[in-house]
Amino acid sequence: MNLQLSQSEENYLKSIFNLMSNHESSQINTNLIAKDLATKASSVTEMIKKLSDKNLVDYQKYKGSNLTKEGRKIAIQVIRKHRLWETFLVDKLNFKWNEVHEIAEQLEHINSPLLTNRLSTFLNHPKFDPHGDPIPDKNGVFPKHKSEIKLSDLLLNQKAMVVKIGSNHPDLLLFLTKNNIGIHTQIKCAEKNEFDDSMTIKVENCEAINLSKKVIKNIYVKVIK
Amino acid sequence: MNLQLSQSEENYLKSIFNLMSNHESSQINTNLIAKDLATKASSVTEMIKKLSDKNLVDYQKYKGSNLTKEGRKIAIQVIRKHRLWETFLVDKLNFKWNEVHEIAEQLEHINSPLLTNRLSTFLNHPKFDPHGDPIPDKNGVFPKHKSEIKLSDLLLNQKAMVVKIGSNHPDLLLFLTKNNIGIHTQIKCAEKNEFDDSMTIKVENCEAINLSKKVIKNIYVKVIK
DNA sequence: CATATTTTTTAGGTTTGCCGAAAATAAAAT
DNA sequence: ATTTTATTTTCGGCAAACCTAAAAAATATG
Repeated sequence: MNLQLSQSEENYLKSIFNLMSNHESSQINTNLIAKDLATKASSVTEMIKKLSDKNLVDYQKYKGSNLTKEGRKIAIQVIRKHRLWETFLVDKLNFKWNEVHEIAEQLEHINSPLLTNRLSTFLNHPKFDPHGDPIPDKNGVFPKHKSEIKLSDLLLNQKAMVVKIGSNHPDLLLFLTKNNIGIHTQIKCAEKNEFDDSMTIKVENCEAINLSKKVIKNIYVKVIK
Repeated sequence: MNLQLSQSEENYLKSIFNLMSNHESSQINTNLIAKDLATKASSVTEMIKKLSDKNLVDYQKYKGSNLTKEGRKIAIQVIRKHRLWETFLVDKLNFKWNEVHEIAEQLEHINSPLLTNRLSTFLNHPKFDPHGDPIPDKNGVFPKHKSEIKLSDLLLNQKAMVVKIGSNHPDLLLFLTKNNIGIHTQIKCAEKNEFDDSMTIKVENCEAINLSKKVIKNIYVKVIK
C-alpha cells in the first residue's frame, strides 16, 4: 500500500509522532496538534478523520488520536528525511544549526526513497543530526544514545558531553551558540540551585553560565569520567 | 516586491519561459501551455489571469501570453534551482542524467535563496547542467556555451546542436519552426556549397533542407561528438 | 449530582487549482 | 464574405485545506 500523501498530511503524522514521544500518553489531544501545527482544532478534526479513513491514525471521536503502525512508519520516514537534510545543510553547505530547520521543513517532503538513501550514503549514514537527534535508518529503526541522561540529572562537579537538544527553537539555539554550547561540547556542573532548579555550568575557556530550568529541560548529556 | 508563489504558479512561469525559448514567437498560446503542463485550457486561462494580475505575465484575451520582466526573473530562478539540483544529483549522489528530472521538478520549488547560493558554491558554480543546459547565475544571467560557433563554421558531416538564434525576425523564426529547427535541435552538415555559401543540413527524421547564407548567419551551434 | 467550563466536533464559508460543457472569438476554408 | 473549424474563455462544480461560530460531549467544580 504505497499511497502518496500531501505535505499537510505528512505534517500531521509527524506532529502526532513528536507529541507522542514527548507526552508518553497513549492518545494525543486535538488541541495539542492544533497548537503544534499552528492551526485550529476544527481543521485538525477534519484532517484526523481523513487520516483515520486511510488507516494511518487511530481515532475515536472525543478520545484523541494515535498513529497506526503504518502511520508511524510514514512519520518516521519524514523525520528521517528532515534530519538527513539538516545534516547535509550543516555538514556540506556550512549552515549553522539554528538556520536549518525551516529549510528542512520543506525538504522533508521531497518524495524519492532513492534520493533519501543516496543522501544518507553521501553523508556516510549519519546516526545523529546537528541537534543530536537520532536519524532513523531506512527501516525506521532509531539509533540509541547509550548513556544519554537529562542535564538536570547531572550531579555536582560531574563532567558531561552535550549529545542532544530537545527543541529546535531558534532562540534557544542562538542562546546556546552564544554561550559556546553545542553538540559534543564538554561541560561541568559547577552549581545546582534547588530553589529555582537552575544550574551553573562551566565550559572550557568560558565564563561560568547559569542555565534556567527551561533551558536545562532541553539539554541531554552523556556523563564522561 | 517579494511575493511568494505556489508551486503551480512557478510551473506556469517556467513553462511559458521554456515555450518562449523553443518557439521564438512573441506570444504563447493557451493550448500550448495546457499541453506542456498536462492540464486543460480552461485551467490555463484562469491561472494566466491570476499571474497577469500579479504583473508576472503580459496577457490579452485571445492573444496569448508572455512573461513580464518580473515573471521572467522568477522563471529563471526556478530554472536555476532545477539545474543546480540536477547537477547535485548527478555529481554528488551518482544519479544518471536520465533519472534526475522528476526529483529536480520537486526540488526546484524549495524556497531559500541562501540554500540555492550555497548549493551553487558547493558545486563550484557549475555553468551547465548534466544535459548541457546553461545554469543562470543568481542575477539571472545565463552563461555562454564556450564552444558556441557560427553554423557557417561547421564542417562537412559534423554534428551540432543549435544553441542560439541571432535574430528575432518573425519570418526567420517561422521558417526555422516550419523546418523543425529550434533551440537544442541536433543537426548535421550534409553539404556545403561554396558558390553561394549555402548549406544543406539534416535534422533527425526530417527531409534535408538547404539553408541560405542569410539564414546560416543567424544560427549558432555547438559541435557534438 | 447538577452546573459551569473546557474540549471537540459539526456546519457553513473561503481560497486555490483543477475539470467539463457551453459560449465567444479568431482563423481557415469555401 | 460567409461558413466551418479551431481556439479560447466563461461558467458552474469539485476537492483539499483552511477558517469562524455554534452545537455537542467530556471534564471540572460547587
